[in-house]
Amino acid sequence: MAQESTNLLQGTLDLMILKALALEQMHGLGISRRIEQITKGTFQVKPGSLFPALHRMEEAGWLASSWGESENNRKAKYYRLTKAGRRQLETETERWGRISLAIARALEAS
Amino acid sequence: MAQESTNLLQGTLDLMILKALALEQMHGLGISRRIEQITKGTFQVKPGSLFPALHRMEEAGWLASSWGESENNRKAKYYRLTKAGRRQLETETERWGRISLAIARALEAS
DNA sequence: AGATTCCCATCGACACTCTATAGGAGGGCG
DNA sequence: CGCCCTCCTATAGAGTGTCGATGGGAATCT
Repeated sequence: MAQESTNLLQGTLDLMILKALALEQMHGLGISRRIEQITKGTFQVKPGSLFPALHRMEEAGWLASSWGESENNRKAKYYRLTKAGRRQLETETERWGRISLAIARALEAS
Repeated sequence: MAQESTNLLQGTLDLMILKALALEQMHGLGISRRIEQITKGTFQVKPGSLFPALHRMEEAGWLASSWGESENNRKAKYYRLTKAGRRQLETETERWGRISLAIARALEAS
C-alpha cells in the first residue's frame, strides 16, 4: 500500500530500457536510475525486474554487453543497443503511440 | 506473428471495462464489442480474457451483475458499475494519466 | 577490521492474458 | 422435427513478466 507508483505496465519496461540506452551505453543500475530520472520518479525499476529483462533482451539480440569499469571504479556490465535493438525501439515506440492514442480516445468518449 | 494488435497492457483491461460500463449496463460480449468499438479496433478482448476479468472485478466489488435477456432474446448476464466501481474508474483514469504522461515525456526526451 | 556503498544475479510467488475448448439455448431452414 | 448457425457464458492450461527477498563480491571510508 501507499507505494504510489511502482508496477509497470506489461511491455513498458522494455521500451524504457531501449530508450534509456538510445543515447549511450550504460550499466544495469545506471539504466535503472536513468529510467527513474526521465520519468520523473514515476517508474522505479527494481533489480529483480531489471536484470531478468536485460538478459531476456540480450537473448533476443536487442542488446549487447561488455564488462568495464563504472565511474566509481566498480566492475560493471555495460549494455548498448544493437541494430536490431534500434529497430525494436522504433517498433515499440510506434506501438506505444497507437495504444496510448486508442486509450486516450476511449477515455474521452462521453 | 502478424497479430497486429491484440495483447493488452497489464491493468488496461480493467480500465476499459470500467469505462465501457460507465454509461449503461451491458452483458459480457457487449462489453467486448464496445471496447473494440471505442478503441477503433485496436483492442480485441477475447472471451478467455474478458470473463475472468469480470469475475475478478465483481469479486473486488466494482461490478454487480444480474441475469436478463439480451436484445437477441438470449439469456445474458448484465454487469453494471457499483459506487466503488465508479471510484475505481476515477482512480485508474488518473493513474493512466500519470503513466502515459511520464512515458510520453521519456520518449520525447532527445 | 568493520561498515557502507556499488553492482550483478537468482529464486519463488503471484498476477494477468492468451489459446483452446466446452456447452446451453434460441432461430432459421429443409 | 432435426440440423446447423449464432449468441452467450465459462474454464483449464500454458506462457510470460513483474515483484520481493536474498545473496555475494569488490571498492571505499572511518
